[in-house]
Amino acid sequence: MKQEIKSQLKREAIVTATISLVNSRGYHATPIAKLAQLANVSPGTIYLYFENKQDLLNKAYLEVKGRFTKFSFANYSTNLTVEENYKEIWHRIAEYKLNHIQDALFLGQCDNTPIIDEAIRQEGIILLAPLVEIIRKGISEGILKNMSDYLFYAYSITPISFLIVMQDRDSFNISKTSLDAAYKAAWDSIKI
Amino acid sequence: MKQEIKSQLKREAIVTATISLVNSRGYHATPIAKLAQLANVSPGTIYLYFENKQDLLNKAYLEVKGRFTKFSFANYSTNLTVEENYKEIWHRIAEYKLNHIQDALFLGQCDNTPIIDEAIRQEGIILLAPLVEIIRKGISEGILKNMSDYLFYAYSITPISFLIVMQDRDSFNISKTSLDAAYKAAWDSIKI
DNA sequence: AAATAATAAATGAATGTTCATTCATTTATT
DNA sequence: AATAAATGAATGAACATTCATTTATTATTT
Repeated sequence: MKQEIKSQLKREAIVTATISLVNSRGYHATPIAKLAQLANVSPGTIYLYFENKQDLLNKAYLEVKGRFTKFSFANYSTNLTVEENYKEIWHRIAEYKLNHIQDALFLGQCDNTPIIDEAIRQEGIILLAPLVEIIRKGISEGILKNMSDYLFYAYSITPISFLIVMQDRDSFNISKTSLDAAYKAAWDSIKI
Repeated sequence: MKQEIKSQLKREAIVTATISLVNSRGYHATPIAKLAQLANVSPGTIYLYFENKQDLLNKAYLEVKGRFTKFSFANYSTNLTVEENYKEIWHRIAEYKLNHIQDALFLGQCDNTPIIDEAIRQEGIILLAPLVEIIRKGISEGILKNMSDYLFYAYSITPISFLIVMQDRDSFNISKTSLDAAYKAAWDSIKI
């Protein structure tokens, strides 16, 4: 196998291990040695790919946030109506989180704690631009309540994130019915 | 001053310092020594009041969760309608979080990460019983959508928690208008 | 093609630091 | 004088990071 691809795979293994261990143990309880073990790599190798532990966490965060937003906004189109776009994005967000629970939990933890450097977190926010576009358009068209980006986000996204955490922890299961109910709740909360 | 009261105050100082430092640095970056310094106490003293660092965190969590729920449900009454009860509780939750930002951030962090022992987190959940009562009643009366406790909670509480975090981090300000908009969004999301 | 040299990647033991926890001693309260 | 509370230096374990050495890959020569 080509060296370039091997390196790529190794790097990914390290990031995947990071996500998994930070989810289950928390950042503070995740030693580099354990990370290395899970990624089938020696501790020293991690320092070939990342500056240090903090850098690893920052990079992991940006990568996960990147693939999450990329998937979520893949079908976003200025040709669709506000409601069509919203419905599509909402469901893709839910789909991503449901199919990538580790990613979802990791983002939740990074967004709710000070483990990520503030500048990096800001970079992550920029990726949500398409959502902001929808709000602006929806409000100007009189379809959405006149609320700030923050409020919009609070009622559109955070409930799904919470449900994922609950599904992971408690015995709660997100069925098709729950998902439909969640979408209806989200839409009702923002529509005029 | 009586010894009993002095002890009480010292204990509180330790808990307060814990909340503050865990919020700003995260649990992993909060050494006992720094905690002691902020609480005006020597490291050894902390071990007179708590078994160890984990026990301190667990106890702090339960105490904060306790006073938060106590305040939130203070005016709950089976004599009121579902909507009246909900409105009152929602606003008291918001009021508490807005007036006790440190508490709110701390709860958010504990609820979104594995730093708290699972059994302790379960104890915290039990305190939300009055909310569950409202849902049951509201659904049976045909006032609320037929959703699970989790969904109800997801759309009633988590958005406020998120807004508090944003207000603390970004320059976003939760004005009276925002708060009214948030309440309307919450109610619209759960009402039939 | 095979052998050799040059370069790059990976290793993991060693280092120095940080930290939770303890306990002999001191200080405050009863 | 007796008891309780508080102290903080000392201990030992855990950890992030480094770097001398080894292993793998690529390039060059025969």
